[in-house]
Amino acid sequence: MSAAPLDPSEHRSGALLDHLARRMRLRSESVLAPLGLRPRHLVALTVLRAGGGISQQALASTLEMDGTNIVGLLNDLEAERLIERRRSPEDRRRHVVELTDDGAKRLSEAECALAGAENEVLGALEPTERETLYELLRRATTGPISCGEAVREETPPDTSC
Amino acid sequence: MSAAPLDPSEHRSGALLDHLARRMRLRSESVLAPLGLRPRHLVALTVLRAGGGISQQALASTLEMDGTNIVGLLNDLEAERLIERRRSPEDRRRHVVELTDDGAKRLSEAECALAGAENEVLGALEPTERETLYELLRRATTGPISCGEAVREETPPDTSC
DNA sequence: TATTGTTATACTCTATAACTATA
DNA sequence: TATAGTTATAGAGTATAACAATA
Repeated sequence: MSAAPLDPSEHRSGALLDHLARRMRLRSESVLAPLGLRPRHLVALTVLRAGGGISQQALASTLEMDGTNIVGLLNDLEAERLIERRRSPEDRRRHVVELTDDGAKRLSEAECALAGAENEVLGALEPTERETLYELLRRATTGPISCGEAVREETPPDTSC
Repeated sequence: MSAAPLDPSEHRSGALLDHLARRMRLRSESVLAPLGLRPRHLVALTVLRAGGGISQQALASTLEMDGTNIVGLLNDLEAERLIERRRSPEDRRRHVVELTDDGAKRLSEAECALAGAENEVLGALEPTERETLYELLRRATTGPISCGEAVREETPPDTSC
């Protein structure tokens, strides 16, 4: 009755990633609400901590979000002094976005508060496995795609299967 | 300049998971569209392949989606004969949901078509690392939470940090 | 003219409430 | 009365188009 494919090259992580991310996000929402944050805010703060001082468009490219929605997202964070927008002296059209000290502090508090939610969602994994997962996710998200500036390439017609 | 926490117990995978899942989903959408599927459909089909013959409510619990949205989701899949709804003889209120042969076939085709998207998103990882990631995701999503029937517990006030 | 950021708006996804049928 | 599924509908999330400032 094993209908699942056994060849590792047939394994697709997409659906599992979607499923697990949803479960994590649902629990994160209730944990973050008292801190005045939403999961999306945490993703932005995390990216800005890893590499701040970038334009809104570069942030949009990294997060793969539409630039128009970055505006509202940063408005939220700026209203609570978690990030700062400064006009770039080199190109006055650009806003240079950076994490404030308060932002770094709030992010740490949020990560601390999320420990329980993460323990619940990743309950089936041992501590060393969770660390492995974290490392894989970190490396995957800091790859060339996520750091590119305005990549947005269309998916090539890869029918190699 | 290393502002990131170094203690592994401080590592939180939530934001990275969210970020990576989004990138995967955006690429999956364009790949799945010609097959008449959306990322959400693929998650449901994947869960049903792993363990079909369950009620809509159990499916909702596993996917952690509201039961009302499961209706439309299954309507889509049923319209294309990818799943079947049968009244349970034991409790005629229930619909027993199962993957059809066409559904299993379409799922395989979709997974095949997604190879390119996955290669792009997981480009920073080696093949063995991708297999490790797949295994971790599979085990995490088949844990006691995802298989529970109508768990839906509120997040406990875990302030152990 | 092209680009950055902004606003207004339409579209999709998700959740809440009320209904039908079964138990 | 309580539960499984359905429908209708309002709220949140996201994308598209037009505009202002700057290059």
